[in-house]
Amino acid sequence: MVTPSEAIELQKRLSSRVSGRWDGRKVGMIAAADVHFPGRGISRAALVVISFPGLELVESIVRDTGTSFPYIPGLLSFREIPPILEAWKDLRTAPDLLFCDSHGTAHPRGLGMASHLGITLGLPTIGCAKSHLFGKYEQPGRERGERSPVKDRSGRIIGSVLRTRTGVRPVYVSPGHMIDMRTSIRFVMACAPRFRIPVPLRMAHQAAGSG
DNA sequence: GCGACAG
DNA sequence: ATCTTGTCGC
Repeated sequence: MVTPSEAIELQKRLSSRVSGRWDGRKVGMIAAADVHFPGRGISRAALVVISFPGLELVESIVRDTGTSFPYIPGLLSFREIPPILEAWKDLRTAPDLLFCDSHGTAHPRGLGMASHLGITLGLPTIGCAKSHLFGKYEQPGRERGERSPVKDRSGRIIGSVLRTRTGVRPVYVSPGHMIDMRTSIRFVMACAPRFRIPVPLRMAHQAAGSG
């Protein structure tokens, strides 16, 4: 069993492997992962693949496994990645990009779940969380598309608070792996033409049994 | 020592 | 995340 302190050390080592470079690939398929907890130690992982830019559902996988790690702020990936990898085994479509319901580089050690999963799968990932975890920022303007940077203690930009819908709470976007901030924001906006949460994540959340 | 704290 | 339906508001 991995202990919290061991998990933290692993994050410090893995964070050096995170890439902020987008390779310019053509994106036709976007995946999203989400995990739901029905109860009594059960983790229900959902993976969906959506076409891009059409945003039509292409594939959906749901898989139950036992919960093996508790929720500890900053260590979310150790709780949710195992069940996601189980579901990943059944996925037939090869996505070009993966969205995570979590932060990426906007994390105490620069390795939020989106970054950790990106390194594990060797795939570009984007973190799109519903609330704040780490970093300092000012509230963005109220119009759709307005955003403000999230900075670490040294002033380095590690994420963006983005308004995907006018007058609605913003989402917290940060690059996971193999992608930069600007490209991450572009995909989040392109995937959220109507709702606050990007379509891939909304569908994954729904598939996991929450919506 | 005192808050903050993805899902 | 989870316990949980209708309801107030734009």
